[in-house]
Amino acid sequence: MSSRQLAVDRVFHALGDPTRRAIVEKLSAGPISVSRLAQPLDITLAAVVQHLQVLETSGLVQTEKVGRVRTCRIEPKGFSVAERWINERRSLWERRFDRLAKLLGESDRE
Amino acid sequence: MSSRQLAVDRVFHALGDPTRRAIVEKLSAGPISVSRLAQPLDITLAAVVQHLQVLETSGLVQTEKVGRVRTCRIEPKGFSVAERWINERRSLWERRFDRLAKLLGESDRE
DNA sequence: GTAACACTTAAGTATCCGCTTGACAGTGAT
DNA sequence: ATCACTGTCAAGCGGATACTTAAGTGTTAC
Repeated sequence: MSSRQLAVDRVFHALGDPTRRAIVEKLSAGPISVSRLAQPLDITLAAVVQHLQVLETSGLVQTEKVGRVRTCRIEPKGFSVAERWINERRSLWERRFDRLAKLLGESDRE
Repeated sequence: MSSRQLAVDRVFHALGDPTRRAIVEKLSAGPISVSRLAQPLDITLAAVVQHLQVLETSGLVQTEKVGRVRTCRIEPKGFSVAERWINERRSLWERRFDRLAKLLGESDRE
């Protein structure tokens, strides 16, 4: 399996979980520490850390530890993996649609 | 939970599975029947049907049965749900970035 | 008719995954 | 030195879920 495919797998798997998307939403407002991230999530800190590991290895989130606090931020590049996958598929079916429209147009001419 | 949120949940959950993404990839090349869809997937036809149900209720795929064959096609609108979610988050963190850049620019002036 | 075909449905299994608990490590404050 | 704070790690539990098997339904071909 190509590394590209692997990246797509990891990104979509990461975004597939609602709690991880909630984390991403929170991080979109700005960098924040792990415990402040966990505070409104009514799950354990340990669970949040596990989600962060998934998000980080998928490339959606970047973290950095200074002292005893780990600060998490969005990694924009990760999201382009998902977008590119969608756009590549879309370009395929839109091209089909264009050909179809062309054919219909031709048969429509009198 | 809003219906919008529900749609996001279903779409990302559907795209989270690699087999379902493989189905989407196949369908991007054009509409196709269930059994022809299952042929290269080395899983049972029944499993493919289950995946199709998930894809259809998520709005990513549309199917129509005529006679005994069900034909599946991409439903483009479903994908815009995922894209909109990503773009909304991106607009948030990019705005942050712009403010940051502005601040840095100001402190850079001599 | 019956026989092949294209699914469909239900039930069962086995694995994955999100989460908790509890013990531990490193850091900062007093 | 001690204590609180912030996070880490490992093990295990329970529910979700991807998959199979097996039986059943409707459809087309003969």
